Amino acid sequence: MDKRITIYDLAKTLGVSAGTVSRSLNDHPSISQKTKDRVISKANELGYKTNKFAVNLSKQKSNTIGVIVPKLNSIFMSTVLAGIEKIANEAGYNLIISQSLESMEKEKINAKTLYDSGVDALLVSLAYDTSNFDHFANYIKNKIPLIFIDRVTNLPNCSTIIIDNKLAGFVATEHLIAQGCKNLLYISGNLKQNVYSERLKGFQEAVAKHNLIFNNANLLESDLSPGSVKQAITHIKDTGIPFDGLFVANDSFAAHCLKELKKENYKIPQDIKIVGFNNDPISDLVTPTLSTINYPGYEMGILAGQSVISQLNGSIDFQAANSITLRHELIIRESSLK
Amino acid sequence: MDKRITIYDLAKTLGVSAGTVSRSLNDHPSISQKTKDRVISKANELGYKTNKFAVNLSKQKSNTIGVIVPKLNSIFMSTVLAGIEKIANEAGYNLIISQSLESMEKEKINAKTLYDSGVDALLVSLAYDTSNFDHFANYIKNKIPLIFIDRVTNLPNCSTIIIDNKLAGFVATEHLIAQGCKNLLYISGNLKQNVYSERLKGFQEAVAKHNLIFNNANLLESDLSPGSVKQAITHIKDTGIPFDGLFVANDSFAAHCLKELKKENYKIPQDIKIVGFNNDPISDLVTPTLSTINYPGYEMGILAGQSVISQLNGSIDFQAANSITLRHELIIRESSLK
DNA sequence: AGGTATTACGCAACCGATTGCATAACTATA
DNA sequence: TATAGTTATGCAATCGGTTGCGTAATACCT
Repeated sequence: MDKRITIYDLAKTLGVSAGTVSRSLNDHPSISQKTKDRVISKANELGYKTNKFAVNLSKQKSNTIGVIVPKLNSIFMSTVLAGIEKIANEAGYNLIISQSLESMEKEKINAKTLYDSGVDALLVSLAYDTSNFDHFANYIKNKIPLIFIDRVTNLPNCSTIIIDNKLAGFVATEHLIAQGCKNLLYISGNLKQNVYSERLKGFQEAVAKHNLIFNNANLLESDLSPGSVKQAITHIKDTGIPFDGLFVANDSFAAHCLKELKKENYKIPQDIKIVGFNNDPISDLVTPTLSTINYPGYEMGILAGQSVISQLNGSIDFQAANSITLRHELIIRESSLK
Repeated sequence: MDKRITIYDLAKTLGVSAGTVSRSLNDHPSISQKTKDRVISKANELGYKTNKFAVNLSKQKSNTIGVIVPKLNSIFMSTVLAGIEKIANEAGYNLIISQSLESMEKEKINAKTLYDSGVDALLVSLAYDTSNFDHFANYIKNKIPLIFIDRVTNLPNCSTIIIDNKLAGFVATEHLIAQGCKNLLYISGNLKQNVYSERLKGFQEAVAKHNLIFNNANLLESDLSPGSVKQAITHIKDTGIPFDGLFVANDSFAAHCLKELKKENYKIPQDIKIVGFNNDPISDLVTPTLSTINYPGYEMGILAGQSVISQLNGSIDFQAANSITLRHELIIRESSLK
């Protein structure tokens, strides 16, 4: 077969040293143009391919960015990933993607694996139950850029890419109030996560601002899985409070609730108005269409990608790791109209 | 800071050779248990981490599997990926994922990049317009396992993981006919792709079997993007054929059509019955709920993963690369009921 | 032409493992 | 105890580049 040819083969053929070949191929300034041209054309002629393994070893870097997401099969996450991949790819980096499946344990293992395999940077969206962050210590200690996306935590020198969940929650809630809702329910995900707890804060602020009541019954913490819809419906029906406005932490769950409520003969939006979150494609296809908060997943991915790349290129001071907050947007559709 | 310690450090500390350390760490049979224990415990004590770069170079393999998908942000693809990731991760492999964005050019570049970065195997779901397969030649020549998923082609020694699209198309169509439809329209994706052309074959067979008419007007080739919905509606309204049954190549597009047809005052399913494809979460949330073909994305991912791993482990003969066909399933919902 | 500054290149160490082959150490057998 | 047979280890080459340092070769200047 055709054994891979190396810089040594080239060097021998051309009668120069391997160092010269290497420098020529990397366009090093201390090599004459003439020599570079000779080397490069011979390299093409012989079909030379650089061996990444050797480069990695000698440079101690992999041109690879690690990513840990809770689940790949979520429309939001895969959209974020699409953005990240685009930027990384354009910058010549490969993406190693792994999923924590919402488990801190698996997140830990993945973080370790990626660290061991020598990623140059790590992007993370935290698992559902991550409460400890020691598994990122190695990255920080070794100054490997570490960036959190959406589901974040505050670690020294780590960037975060988020939206203003509190404000979004506030806006969504105030919209419901403006449409005449008096008895609001926030159906939340795990409140240990910043995204959901922040939205709750916004929800509470809006409720307080308009002198509505907020107590335990106005909040339902759920795992947002389809299986939990019944529980939500039960809450709505049996709490005794005449709920007329729902703010649901994601569109998918909101759509399920919508469907179930219709089955229970609630009229949407007449009886109960609903605002979801994410602007999932689904939100525009259900009947009635679902009001929601547009959550710029793709842009988040793009920004996350750009942020890593610039940190890797040194164009951003690593110490000055910053936090980027993207703009969200309330999309008003049928499910919340008076 | 703490510089990484190497097998040489261990060797010096223990008074043995680097080779012995290496073999001990890898549980090589020719090392005594006593020595192994000493080495391993010292390694733990000093916090030894194996340097993957060096291992890769010396073994010329990366413990990494490359994946090229058309788009990350598709519910189907990300579900497949979730399955692949699970298996790969369990087997100790990392996944480098890249997207072709439905462009053969980018697919080519990605294939090359992944090849250069030394992936041990490649999983591919082809781009929309891929018509040439030279970019996979290197893999085949060098016996790097190459597996196609869903959107496949027939290359020597390459496995494929698919469903029986022709049969699925047949079943879906026959269902519509059984519900009384006489004038059927198949709204297809790019017919150069196996998935869509096979479904067309099934569609045609069913139509023929039941002595219905099939001509150009019964087929609409579309790019299935939301922007093309109007074109589909126009086709339905203006062709002069009183279409009463639609077989649509994916649920998302089907849902859009459904919505638009309702706007045009078609009654679904009374006037027109619809069957989609994929069992996208959306299909159960639209009104009326959408009949569809369940497409086992996660299982495809799992199988693809298992297939690669066993090829890499040599537990499957590389030459005997096989083609796996998964079972699909017709899910009957409201949109197609008499 | 002689001296100095540049430029272009070669040398060889280094990155951190893996592994075929040789051999020392130890066991078992006669 | 000498000898053959195992078993456990060391040696050193190898994987394929990168890079600091030294110097030969060429250019520039007076």
